[in-house]
Amino acid sequence: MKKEKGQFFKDVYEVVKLVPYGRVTSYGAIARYLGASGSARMVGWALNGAGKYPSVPAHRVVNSKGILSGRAHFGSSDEMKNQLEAEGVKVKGDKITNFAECFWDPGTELL
DNA sequence: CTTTTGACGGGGG
DNA sequence: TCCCCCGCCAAAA
Repeated sequence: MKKEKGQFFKDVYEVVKLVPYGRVTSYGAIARYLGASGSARMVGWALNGAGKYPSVPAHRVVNSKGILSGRAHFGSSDEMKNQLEAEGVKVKGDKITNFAECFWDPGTELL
């Protein structure tokens, strides 16, 4: 059992993979769940490496405003939006219109 | 080793 | 309501 230096990254991936189909979560919610509340940036930075992990539905992670802030990191600008809409998430431009309906907080609902 | 970055969040103007 | 600034902390250069 060895401690890997990217432990934070790993934790983020695990939580993101727990996001149910048709649901989304925010960077801050994940950060808070990991005990890194306030360090939401770390979650975003961690997801920067999530592209190497196809099991990590990074497209289900948006900022607190329900905006697809990370869409630019996907293959295409519409990739993230496309996948969210495919799961029943209503996306208008770069924002989730039914954000409150599909929002999933790991520290609240997963608990 | 130091410095910059980075897909955020919240507060203030 | 929109725009700007600060704080958070780990990873990469």
